[in-house]
Amino acid sequence: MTTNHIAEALGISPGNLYYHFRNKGMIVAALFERYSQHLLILLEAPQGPLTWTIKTHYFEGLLTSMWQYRFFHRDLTHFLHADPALAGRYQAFVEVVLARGRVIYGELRSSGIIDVDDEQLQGLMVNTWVLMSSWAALVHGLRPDAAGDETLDESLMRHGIYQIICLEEPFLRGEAREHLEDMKARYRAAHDTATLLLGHVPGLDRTGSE
Amino acid sequence: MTTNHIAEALGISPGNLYYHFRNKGMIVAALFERYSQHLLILLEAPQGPLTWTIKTHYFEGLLTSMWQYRFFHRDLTHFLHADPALAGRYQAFVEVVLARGRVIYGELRSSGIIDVDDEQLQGLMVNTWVLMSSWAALVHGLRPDAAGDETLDESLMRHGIYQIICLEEPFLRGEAREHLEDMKARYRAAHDTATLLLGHVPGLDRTGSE
DNA sequence: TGATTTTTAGAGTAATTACTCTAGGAGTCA
DNA sequence: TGACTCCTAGAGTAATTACTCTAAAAATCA
Repeated sequence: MTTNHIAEALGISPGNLYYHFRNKGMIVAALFERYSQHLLILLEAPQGPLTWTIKTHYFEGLLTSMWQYRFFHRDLTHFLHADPALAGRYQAFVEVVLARGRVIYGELRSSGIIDVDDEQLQGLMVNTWVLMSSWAALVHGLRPDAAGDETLDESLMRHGIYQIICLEEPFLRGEAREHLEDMKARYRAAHDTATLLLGHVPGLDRTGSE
Repeated sequence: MTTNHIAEALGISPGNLYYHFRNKGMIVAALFERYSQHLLILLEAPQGPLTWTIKTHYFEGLLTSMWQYRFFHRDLTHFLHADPALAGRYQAFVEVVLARGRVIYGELRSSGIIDVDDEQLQGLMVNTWVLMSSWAALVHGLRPDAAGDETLDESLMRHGIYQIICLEEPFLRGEAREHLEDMKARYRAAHDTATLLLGHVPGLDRTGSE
């Protein structure tokens, strides 16, 4: 992610970039600001009574947002390493995200949608965050050909949601359990046609282990 | 990860590096070869009858190995982007890892340690891989200060194992369920003392939501 | 020991990249 | 129209980095 790339993505000249920003650190900081604000607003949005369907669509929105910033997330490690101040802000950001995520899962628990104790909720939350924040980079590495192909791109993102559902599945109760198969089918359908590698495609198993 | 860094890490001069390797791509390829061989050998190792305890120690070994290559994994995306041939090899590697992982989880199922259907097993496997392959980079980004601090470093790695246990917990049956609390305590103990941010530290919750 | 080969260091090169500087286009207000 | 400010492009600079080249140290063998 060079300044040339950024300038090109913005449709302006590399030199012009430095009229608007003092240095690359400022550009990255601004990007992070936009990204974190975007996500925090989504996370702060009042949910009302949560249903499983609403919650899944909600997560779809979240992952879509994060997907838009996947290039930022890909280079995040380097940015954080280069700029300790940013590292601190990011750390605080993740803490807020996790805290807010716990609240959301807590509401799902109150609504009787998931059945977890406090410790399980915490573990689930961290695993959800790992998945959400790593999925794009991971898939991007496995399918470099996907860059630019919008259909495939969206399909890979939906597979990410499917994986989150897999995380939550064992804890689901009541209404959620009824809708589970529909939900899985909804997000699995896409990934079966698109990713030949991340996972089991019927009739393509090489190990004979299933 | 510049060639200077690599040379320094090896304790040789930057120029000397190019006596042993033709170019940086070859260095990265050699690193990948070592890494993948290391992991595949671990994964091919005959397990015999699997118990939950053996399996957990086995995973500890896996994660320790991957932890040693965390710098490689951190820059993996860039390497894959720069070298399509390597990307293809990595793709194949991940397929084998996932296939072998499915076999291992399959054996756990045969032993009555976990209770999953085929689809859940696949979902669990992918989520385990995401966690294993992303944990180091993720934690490294959140705790840049951890670099060099061996105690903290190991503690963060153990937290990774804890998160894998959280993934599997809902599926555990029989013997495994009895040992669960011991196992969790074993890997949680370290992370409570070390990471103030990744997760809930008793008495430090800011949201009051629990 | 002396000849030959292997291995090493470190100065030097070409390319990339973050960043600067300057000249001028494009609005806005008189 | 003319003065003034805002914005833009693109050539140019300094630093980094992948990589080369050469001279010499270290190892091997007669």
